[in-house]
Amino acid sequence: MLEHKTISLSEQVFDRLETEILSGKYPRGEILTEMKLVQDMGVSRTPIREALRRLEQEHIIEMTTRGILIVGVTHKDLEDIFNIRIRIEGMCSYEAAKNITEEELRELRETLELQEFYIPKGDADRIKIMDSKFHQLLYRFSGSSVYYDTLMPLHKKVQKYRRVSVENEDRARQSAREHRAIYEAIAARDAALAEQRTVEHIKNAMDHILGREID
Amino acid sequence: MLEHKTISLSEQVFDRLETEILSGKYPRGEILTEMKLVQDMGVSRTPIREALRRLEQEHIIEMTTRGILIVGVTHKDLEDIFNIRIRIEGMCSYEAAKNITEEELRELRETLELQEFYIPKGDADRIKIMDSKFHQLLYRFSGSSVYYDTLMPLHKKVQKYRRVSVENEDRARQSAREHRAIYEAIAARDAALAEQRTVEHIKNAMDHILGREID
DNA sequence: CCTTGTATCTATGTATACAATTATACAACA
DNA sequence: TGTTGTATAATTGTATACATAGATACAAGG
Repeated sequence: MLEHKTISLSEQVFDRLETEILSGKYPRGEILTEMKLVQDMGVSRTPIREALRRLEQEHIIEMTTRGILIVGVTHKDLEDIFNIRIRIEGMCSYEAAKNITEEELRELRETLELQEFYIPKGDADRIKIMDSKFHQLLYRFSGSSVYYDTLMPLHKKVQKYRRVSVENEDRARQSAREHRAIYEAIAARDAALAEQRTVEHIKNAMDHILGREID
Repeated sequence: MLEHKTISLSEQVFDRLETEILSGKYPRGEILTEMKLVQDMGVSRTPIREALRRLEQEHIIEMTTRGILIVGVTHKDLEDIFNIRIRIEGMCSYEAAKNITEEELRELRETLELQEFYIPKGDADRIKIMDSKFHQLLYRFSGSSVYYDTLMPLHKKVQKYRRVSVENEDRARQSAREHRAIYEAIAARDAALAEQRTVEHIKNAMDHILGREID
């Protein structure tokens, strides 16, 4: 029987707020108050503040005397993020290829297959979720919390911009093909190949996302 | 007149706890309680918990039903950290060389000179502080919060192991020489050279720290 | 002797009350 | 009219009280 880990309100508020801010629900520069969040989320200030402290640590918000300043992610941030990911994410896949278990490999494959499944349906939301999950799984399966902690915040900050990406069906297909290539290298335990293909994939994502004029 | 920014108790508790854990005051595996920290720090649970949530996000502790589990940094973590820093920190210096102001350059030089000053005195504590500050300044002067947020946690996690490093006078001198070489490349606005020298510096630090058998 | 159920205790999780700082509006005065 | 001082309101910062879940010890039963 599966364990049902209780998720604290603090954690739920963090996840929800982070998603909402990074998906662009609150515009950069807007100022919120804790009491507004209390009303919106239906919980007291304590778990809200614990979540806000974590978001502040990620430089997604700033807690000022006037309220909570939405910082979000700038286009310049995106450039820095991709320059870092290009140099790190390949190593992470390398580690994953060396450390992944059969069970984990199965989960990776299922995620990939779902991504491929939703593309002809044109379900951009689910495509994005699976695309994103594929990367997150690779971080986890590297077996290193250092890679995970370093790459996850960078990956999450691209969310808002990736949506535009998957809505283009050509790019969505290309992305899924690249994911499959990475998956097959990992399944074959070819770490060097997995690394190389991951670097290529990030480069392509960067070209596609930074090529546009956003913000 | 200089502004005196008030630092919240939450922030103070975070800094102190992080330093104490990363310096090895609490052994990995030990379990603390919030009430113990309330007594030790002399503040209520609220700011303590806000600090704990941030430490948990950095994977330095885990908040369990039995108490606060000290996770700290393993030797494996160190390897991952250096593999990442080698690939990122050079780019950060490259950006710093391009963006640094005269005022910032002066602060960097003063930090370097203090580091050099304390070496013949054998003041390991201050040497370490200045050595560490030099890197932190480079993160700041890159002008990118992405580089800062990515590198700072990795840098801080090496603290405990760097102390051993600076207590060796030969290595302390070498490190200061390498810092000076980086500084001069930045002062000359030679970004490519600053990058190259930084990568070399991190490689040497890795060889020196990972070469030992610690933990 | 091992297992299982239960009561209790201890720890975290959450809500609320209180303190203190800061922005803001407005009036008084030069 | 511009400026400065002051009162007020609004917001975050902190402490404390309460709720709840999980670990632990112990006793009862097989």
